[in-house]
Amino acid sequence: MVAEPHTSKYPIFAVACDIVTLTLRAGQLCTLLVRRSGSVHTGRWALPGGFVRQDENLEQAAYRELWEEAALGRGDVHLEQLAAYGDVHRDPRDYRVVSVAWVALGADLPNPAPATDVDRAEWVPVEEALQRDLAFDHPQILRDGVERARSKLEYTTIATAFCPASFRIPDLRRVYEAVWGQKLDPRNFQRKALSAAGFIVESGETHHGRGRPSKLYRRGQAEFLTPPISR
Amino acid sequence: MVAEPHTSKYPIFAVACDIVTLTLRAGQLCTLLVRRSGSVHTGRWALPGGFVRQDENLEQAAYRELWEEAALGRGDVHLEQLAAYGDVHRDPRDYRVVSVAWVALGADLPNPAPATDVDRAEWVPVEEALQRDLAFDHPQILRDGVERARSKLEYTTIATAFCPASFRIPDLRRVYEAVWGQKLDPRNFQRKALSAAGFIVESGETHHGRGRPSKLYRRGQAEFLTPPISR
DNA sequence: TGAATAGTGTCTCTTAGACAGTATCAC
DNA sequence: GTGATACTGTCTAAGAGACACTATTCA
Repeated sequence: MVAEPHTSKYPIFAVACDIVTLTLRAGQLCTLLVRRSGSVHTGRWALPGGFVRQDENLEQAAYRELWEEAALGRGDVHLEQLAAYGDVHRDPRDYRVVSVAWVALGADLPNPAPATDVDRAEWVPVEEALQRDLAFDHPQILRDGVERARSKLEYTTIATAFCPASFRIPDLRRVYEAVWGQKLDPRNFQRKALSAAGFIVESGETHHGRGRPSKLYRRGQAEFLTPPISR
Repeated sequence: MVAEPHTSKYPIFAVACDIVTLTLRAGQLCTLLVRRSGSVHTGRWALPGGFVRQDENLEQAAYRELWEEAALGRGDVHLEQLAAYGDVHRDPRDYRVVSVAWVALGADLPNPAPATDVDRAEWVPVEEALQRDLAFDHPQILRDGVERARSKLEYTTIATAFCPASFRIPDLRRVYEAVWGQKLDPRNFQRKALSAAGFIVESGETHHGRGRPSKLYRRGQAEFLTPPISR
């Protein structure tokens, strides 16, 4: 692997990764934004991301950026690829930049630790983030990432990625309510969550809060929800 | 936009596109394969694809390759992005190649017209294609593309993309049977296809074949199937 | 005792799956 | 008529949505 190609028979691109990081904070669906301090779009808000290095896989680059810009490790988030964005004019620089976008889901994540190439990073409610004038095509990427999370809640078990290792069924319901932006019937939700094979398993512990103590659960082995939970 | 960057501050990549083209031929789910004649993996079978040019969007590149290697135009197929593949060693050449893969679905497509950079192109049943020793990481891309088609049949209306403009309900059922590899009850399928709002609409014409004449349908406006049709 | 939270039970209507029969053509 | 294909109808059991009640704790 070399920095410069031996032949000029192919067009030259830069490859970046951008990450839609989603978590629940105070019952609200939030995403991580950074204020840019690089060579272009300086001062504007953007999704965390950066160039993929010559010697790392795409997924490794996404994890590295998560670590550098938000101090999040592999154990903290569920990461999955969203799509590649490569319109000719998506980057104002005079070379082509294709961005491979990712969605990262995590439980009530810590306040971000700004890295070298950002002035500031912060959690922003998704609705507010979409109001801000994000850099590049990041408004589109953010919309796509949120829609990905919304639809995958229906037929996969990724809702547990928004929860800590041990959680209550009402916590899980609040994930659905926050991501979908609508209330769900607690009784029907409880029945569905328990009847979906491999979705959640009892941990044996109980949580003592204000009212009746609640059973605690952990995520099960299943990846898909059968039957699905519909919006 | 220039061929060479003004700065060397970012790693240099090539960006390719590869296409999982799926169609039904004689009731079998088939994909288009080409025999490579380029600089690497010469003589091996691979998915059609090539480098993205400096002045075209990713989707434009996919349509261009479809046209050059299979004489398929925008009206012939439903095209959607699959994922980006960019492992460090996915290409044996000494520079990084990130491939943006696409899935193209079409109705009984014509025999391919080989283009300049292939010895031969042909439709191959998916099961057989997975047996062949495809170049690069194309076995993985093909598996992912087929799985994408399989799952999207359940909750979207893309099954109609495998049919010509006018089709019979049993034709549509055979699409599901071929892609899913399992038989479906004709009576229940008919009921579901007709009850899903916006899935199919009567064209008014009838088809006269061996038995009782059948009503003809066209695809409706809906993009999602409500309720879904389950495997 | 009352407020807060967790959990269970029941009813009804719709739908999914299984299955049998009828309709319309070519020959 | 016979064979082939298309289409319609019915039964039953399970699930979805709507809703009311009980349980356990703290203050």
